[in-house]
Amino acid sequence: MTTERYNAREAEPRWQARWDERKLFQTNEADGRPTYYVLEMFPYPSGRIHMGHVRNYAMGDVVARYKRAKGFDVLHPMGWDAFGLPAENAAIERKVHPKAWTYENIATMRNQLKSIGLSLDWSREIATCDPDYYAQQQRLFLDFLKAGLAYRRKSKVNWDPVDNTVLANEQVIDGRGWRSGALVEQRELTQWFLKITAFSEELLSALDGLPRWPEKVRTMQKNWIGRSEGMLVRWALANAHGDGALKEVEVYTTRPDTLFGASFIAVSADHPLAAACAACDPKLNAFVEECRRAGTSLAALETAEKKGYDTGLRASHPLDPSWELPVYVANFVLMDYGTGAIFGCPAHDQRDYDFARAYGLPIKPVVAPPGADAEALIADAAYDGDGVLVNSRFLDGLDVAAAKEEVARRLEAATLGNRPVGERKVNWRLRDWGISRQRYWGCPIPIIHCEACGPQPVPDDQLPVLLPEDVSFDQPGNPLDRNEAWRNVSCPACGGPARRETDTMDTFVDSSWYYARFTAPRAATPTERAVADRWLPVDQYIGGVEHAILHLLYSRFFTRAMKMTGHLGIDEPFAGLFTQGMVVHETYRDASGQWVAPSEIAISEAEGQRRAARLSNGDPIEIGPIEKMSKSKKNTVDPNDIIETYGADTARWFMLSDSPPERDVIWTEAGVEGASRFVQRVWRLVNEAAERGAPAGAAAPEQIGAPAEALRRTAHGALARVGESIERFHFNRCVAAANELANALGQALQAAREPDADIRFALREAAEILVRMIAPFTPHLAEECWAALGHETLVAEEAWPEADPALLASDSVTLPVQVNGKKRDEIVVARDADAATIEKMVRELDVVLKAVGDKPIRKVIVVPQRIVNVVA
RNA sequence: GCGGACGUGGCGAAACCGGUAGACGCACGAGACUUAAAAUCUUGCGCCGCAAGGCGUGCGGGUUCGAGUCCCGCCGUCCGCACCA
Repeated sequence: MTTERYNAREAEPRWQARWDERKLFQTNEADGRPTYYVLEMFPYPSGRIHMGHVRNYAMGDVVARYKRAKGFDVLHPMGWDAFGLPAENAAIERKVHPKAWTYENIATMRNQLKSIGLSLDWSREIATCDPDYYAQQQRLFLDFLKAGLAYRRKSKVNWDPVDNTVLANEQVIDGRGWRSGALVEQRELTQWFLKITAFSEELLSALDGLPRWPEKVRTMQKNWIGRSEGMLVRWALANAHGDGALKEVEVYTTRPDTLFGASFIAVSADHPLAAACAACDPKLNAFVEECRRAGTSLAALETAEKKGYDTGLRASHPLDPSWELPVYVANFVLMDYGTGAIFGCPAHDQRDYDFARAYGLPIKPVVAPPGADAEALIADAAYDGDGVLVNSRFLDGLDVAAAKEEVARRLEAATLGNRPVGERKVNWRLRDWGISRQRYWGCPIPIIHCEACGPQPVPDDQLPVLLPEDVSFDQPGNPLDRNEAWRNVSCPACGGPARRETDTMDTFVDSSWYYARFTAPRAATPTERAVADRWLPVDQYIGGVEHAILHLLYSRFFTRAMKMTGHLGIDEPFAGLFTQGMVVHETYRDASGQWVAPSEIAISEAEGQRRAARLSNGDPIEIGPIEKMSKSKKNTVDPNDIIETYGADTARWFMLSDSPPERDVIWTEAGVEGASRFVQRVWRLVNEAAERGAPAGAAAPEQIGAPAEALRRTAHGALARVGESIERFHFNRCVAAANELANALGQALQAAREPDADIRFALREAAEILVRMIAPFTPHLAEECWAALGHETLVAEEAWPEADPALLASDSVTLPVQVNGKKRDEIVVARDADAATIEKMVRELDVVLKAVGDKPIRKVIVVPQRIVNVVA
């Protein structure tokens, strides 16, 4: 008998059409099944999907298909993060309208995604640039505004000179724009902000209620939110300059216990005090300017020495007014954090220590480490650990915590002017989220500016504010600014002439609530509460770690803000989060150092050495390190090519094989070949089993011999492992289990030329189990095999089979026998054999007698069903 | 500098609560089928050793009858944050 090769190219579209016809993956009204919402981070429509998408969506699809088979009502939607800069760049470079460019890309990528055979509900597809979508986003913005969660203020912003737009703090990485990589400048602009800091405390504490999030992501968010407990402490200025308006300086500290170790005050170059002093001190002015220039660059931050300038001001110590300390402007003090002013305690803070060393300031230790001499310790570095207070008058002998408490009590009681000198204060690193972007291709901020009435919300009946389509990109800047017809409107309050807000929203706003919109994608309000309540939170969210802070933090904020404004009933959007690793590939370069694509070369292996050569002319190519697939290094593989050559199932199978999903996976030609071989092998085995095994639906024979029993055990064991492994996201172990079953089935087919009834039954059963357990991974192949096994139904509609518990546990177990911790032999005993029997058996084993020699056996440890250890 | 993760054959990896280290796959070797090749099938494959046996999960110590797994101290790789007072 010969079976034709499985033709994925022919079969895959056929099964996709079948699923479509039956609307299998569309989610409808509640029908009583428990719900399960699987979501993968939706893609930016860049033009083509890449292997990272295939991996991400393959994982989500396994979960979705598995949960559906387990009886859940599954929601598994897809959409497009469709606003953003590349569309405008395309408009500038290629004279295409951003809208046309975006929707063309979406069309291409939708087809590509469909060719992967994902079990998606396409009827819920949304693109964030659809007016339907952003209209609701504008409603949300206005609701947030009403609730006090959105506001406008002038602020220093991060300006990206390449993208010509403002960036949020989170979007500046090492002083550079997260997208453009350009050095970010500081500018003053009036901006719209979302009040994420209103939820600082909650966003932090709720992280502990997310056990199904990776620890790593929670830690990153904790650090980002950056809670610290400390005090605001006011210092009187002894010899204030000028009009005397600056009579005091307020510092923030988390170490009030070290106040007696203070040796200076330092303020940021952007601090009002610095500005006031600089006004009559040109040298200080020059220093301030220097600090500002150095401010943002990465190199400057890393190598910057502690520099300062003595303002000549003197501050009196809050616990001893007769003690005066110098006030410096210093380059290492951040205006953004705390009050922009600190007191320096060199003995217990490394930065202050460095500064004191540079400027000859006193270094007085006030905390003695346990059992050590404080004086000796601070010789070369600051000590910031716990200890006992010394040199600190009334604090001496207290530990750090007690001293903090004592200082806080005293400073709260003392007054300066009419206010307390000190105040306990929780400080946050998290800043409000600036969302104004000076770009065209984004969601318009629904505000009208009126000279007389100020900024006015666009009235509900005038929503949505649609993006005008007649725009040109022939000059720099925001085309909305130049679009008079769109821009000039009348004030909704007074009817007078007014202008539209021309800034659009940060695209992270778009992705902050799409998961909620998917639950009711065509609703005339942002959400439909009843429906949203039924589906949310997302049970399993899957995406890259690169969004650990930005997108996930914004989404957590949005969920709370939407709850506050009545659109949702939950706090946390994603109950489970999985961050998958990247797809990486070797890099190749030619003799001139130019990157060469994998498709342009051939690899050969001789004497253990891999060599690469250019296909066109045989030139030697250097094999470089394995790196993330990127266009710039040309080490990409196009999913389309793979699907055309091998089929989607092969690509999916390979993406989930070998590497654990959270780790990077290395794309190799050999790996794809391996996956393809598996697909073909399953097809052959199943066809052979269909022919030689029992017919569909045949009952189990009364007598089952040992070989048939063994095959059944393997099949049921593999099935149980696959289910368990999917639940735990160990897809690579599912692949291993499937391989084992395929091996066992292959061997059984080999062994039984003319099989008896029991073997025939086991062959069919094993083949059916194999097909059904790979169905979430290679769904098309599974359908084709299922049909070959004589079924009329679709595997995609079958329930997940239950492994027979009787076949998972056997009556006898093999126990390894160790002597002094080294394995010497094995014994087979009854599963429920008692320890005494086992011990007796073991004591008589030749290997044990030999290994023990003439030493007495001191002890025999029997761990039931696991191991025996003889101690001599 | 701070925080986190990781380190197992030639390679990707597995090993659930401390209980047979290396499942499964890739690569490679031998054989069968074939005029030949591909495909497929059988078989071998941690290291040293003819073997018996010994050694082996980055390194050094410890706890334990027993450690890849737990504890202490190093080394290395990757990631995140980075003057946050």
